[in-house]
Amino acid sequence: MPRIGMEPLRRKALVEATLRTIGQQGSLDVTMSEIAREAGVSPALAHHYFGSKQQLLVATIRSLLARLRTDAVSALENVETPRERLSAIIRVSFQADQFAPETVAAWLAFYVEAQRSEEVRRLLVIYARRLRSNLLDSLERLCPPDDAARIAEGVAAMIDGLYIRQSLRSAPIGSTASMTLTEDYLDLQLRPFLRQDAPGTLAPNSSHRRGE
Amino acid sequence: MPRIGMEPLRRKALVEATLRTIGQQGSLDVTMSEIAREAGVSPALAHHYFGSKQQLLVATIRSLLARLRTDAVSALENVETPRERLSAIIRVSFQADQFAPETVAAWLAFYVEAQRSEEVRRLLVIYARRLRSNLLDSLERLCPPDDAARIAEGVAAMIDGLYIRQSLRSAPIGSTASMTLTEDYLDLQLRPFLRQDAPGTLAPNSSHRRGE
DNA sequence: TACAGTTGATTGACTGATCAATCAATAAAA
DNA sequence: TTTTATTGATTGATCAGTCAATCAACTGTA
Repeated sequence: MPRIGMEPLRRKALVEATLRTIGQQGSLDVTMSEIAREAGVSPALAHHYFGSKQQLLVATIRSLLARLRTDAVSALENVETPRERLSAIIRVSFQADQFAPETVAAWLAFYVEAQRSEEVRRLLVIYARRLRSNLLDSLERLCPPDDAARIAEGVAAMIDGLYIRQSLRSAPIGSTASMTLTEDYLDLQLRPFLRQDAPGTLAPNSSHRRGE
Repeated sequence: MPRIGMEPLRRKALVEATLRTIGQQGSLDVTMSEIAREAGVSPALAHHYFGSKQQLLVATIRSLLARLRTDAVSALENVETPRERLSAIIRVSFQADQFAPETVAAWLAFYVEAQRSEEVRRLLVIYARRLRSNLLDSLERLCPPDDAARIAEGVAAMIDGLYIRQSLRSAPIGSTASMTLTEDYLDLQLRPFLRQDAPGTLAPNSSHRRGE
């Protein structure tokens, strides 16, 4: 029962089905049939709209990146101080939907795909650069540029590392504990540059609440 | 020209060929033909010795883990103080051959495979646990158990994160800089617990040499 | 020493399954 | 009628896994 104007709907449904299928399966080894079944259409239709499997995959990564971007943008609006902006960036990374096993699995799979596909690699590099530049913007208001670069690299590595460890589900560490770890790192790195007029916060141990 | 006693040689050659092929290709999507060609034998022989592709892959992961283990053991012998042991652990993780793009790609691919294969997952969990327990052993001699656990988690995440970022070749960060970042993190986390009789080392900023 | 039989090593050729991609056909909407 | 949506059927390629056959090295043993 073909209605007109289905194209955008089908594209969206197929991309979402791809993400779901990859997440469930935990790898990019998903067939067009599986994706199409998940989307409730025939495999032929997926080809009709996307031309090839590779293009459907790329569209899916794009949508993942777009979601992350809008999350980040909305998390950063109305947040003024550099330190609060840093916390907002961290919070977005460990938001429930970003940290869900399915999403983590999909990200991981795309990292692997980046080894082979120049296009996928370019997209992921864009993500890495955006994270880095978001962190740098705020950090450079809090410390000298050299230190800002170093700290940004460290925070980014810690975020990515907590992600990959989440994928194994071995380390008993949830999103709350992950955020705390990253925040602690940031606090500790920034301590030497703290304005002296700020009160308190000079306890030797920076670990606050922990666990989840 | 079949000589007798080839089995161990062939097994070894096939495992090494698997590692090389995965590293070059950047994913586990390698065919038995490619692996066999790389090892200089026929695909049938690979099946003869390993039974299935999956078993060959598992054997390959085992060998990767074994290499890491012997590296770690030899790096830790004759190293006495807890702090030096921590540095040794970090050094092993970023050793040239462990940090080589090919090896990183293989590790990444195995993380993805762990999503699907319970056996692969178990093996990687063993690696994660071993790293964690190595770190914990030394850390608990330097600070209270709660803090040791927290710091171990952070160091492990940072190591894994620097690994995954290395795979994208986007962040211009080499093995030396990676080690420095991790060491800095450790220094900063351990500072509150430093014995007061230790001299010097009280500069506000812990970043020493940097870059690479 | 010669030689028949056994065992391990190795492969080419084949099979069966899977899957991406194509295409011609159908059906509704404009 | 033209356009858009949709699919079943099919094709061609790829691959893991199997199998029977070959070849060389050992093991008696007469």
